[in-house]
Amino acid sequence: MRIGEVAERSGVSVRALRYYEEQQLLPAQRSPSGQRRYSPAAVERVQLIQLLYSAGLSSASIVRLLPCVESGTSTPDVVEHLLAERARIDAQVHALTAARERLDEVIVAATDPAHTCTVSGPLDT
Amino acid sequence: MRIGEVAERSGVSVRALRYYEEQQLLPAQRSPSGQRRYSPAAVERVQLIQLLYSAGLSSASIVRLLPCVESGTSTPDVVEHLLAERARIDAQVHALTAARERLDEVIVAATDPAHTCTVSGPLDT
DNA sequence: CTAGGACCTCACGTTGACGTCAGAGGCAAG
DNA sequence: CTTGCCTCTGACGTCAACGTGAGGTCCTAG
Repeated sequence: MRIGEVAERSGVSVRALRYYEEQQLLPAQRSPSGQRRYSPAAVERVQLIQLLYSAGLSSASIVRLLPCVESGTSTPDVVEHLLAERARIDAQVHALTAARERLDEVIVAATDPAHTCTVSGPLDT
Repeated sequence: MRIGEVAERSGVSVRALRYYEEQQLLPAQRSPSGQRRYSPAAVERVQLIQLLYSAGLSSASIVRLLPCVESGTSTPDVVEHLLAERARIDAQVHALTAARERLDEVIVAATDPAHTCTVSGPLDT
């Protein structure tokens, strides 16, 4: 496959794929004229890369962890790195959840006319 | 309170507090000589700002939503904005959870010696 | 042969939440 | 008065994952 097809199938830009190669995330064969050639597995790999990016991992982290995630194998220092990323993700989920609850309070107060205000106003009974 | 004390109590940098003022997130009184003076409530406000930042909201969003979050009041367009941010947070939580599960597979395979590989290897029985 | 996509390599631009440095003024203690 | 820490206003630097041309090459259809 050529780079345009991989881009279309995986939903990322051509520029992004070239960037991934530069970051050692997605090696590519070259045609005699210098064009990149990809195996079909590249599409899945790109999607996995996107998944990890969307979880806040950096290129450097993905470079280290991607082969282990794909193969299931790991060395002790990689496991440590995995646990660190996992902890970071947990913390991030907690932060997001806390913020969401905070927003939900306002949403509920605004969309529920029968809502008795429990946060910012006194109850005059 | 002066800016250094607010910074220390809220756990952010002095630079960040000046940035918040620039972004209209944290107004400050001024002493006759031009130094910023904050009320004790500023500390809580900064912590709320940090919470929203950590959930991925931009300064512009926080500017719009912060007064409503603090007061519990809201207008229809703000509610729309709240719902949009809420949806974004949900999507982010899902992405994080999916990535965490992916990492957990590798972690489990690496830390559980009795683990039967169910992902990357065939079962020769 | 030729038009026109798709591809190539630089290489600079973007964005947001600050970090950091420079130079100048403010303020309580000794 | 002066030492020393805090604060002020600019204003440039950072970092990461790309976006966006510029200028040139490849290749397939007509």
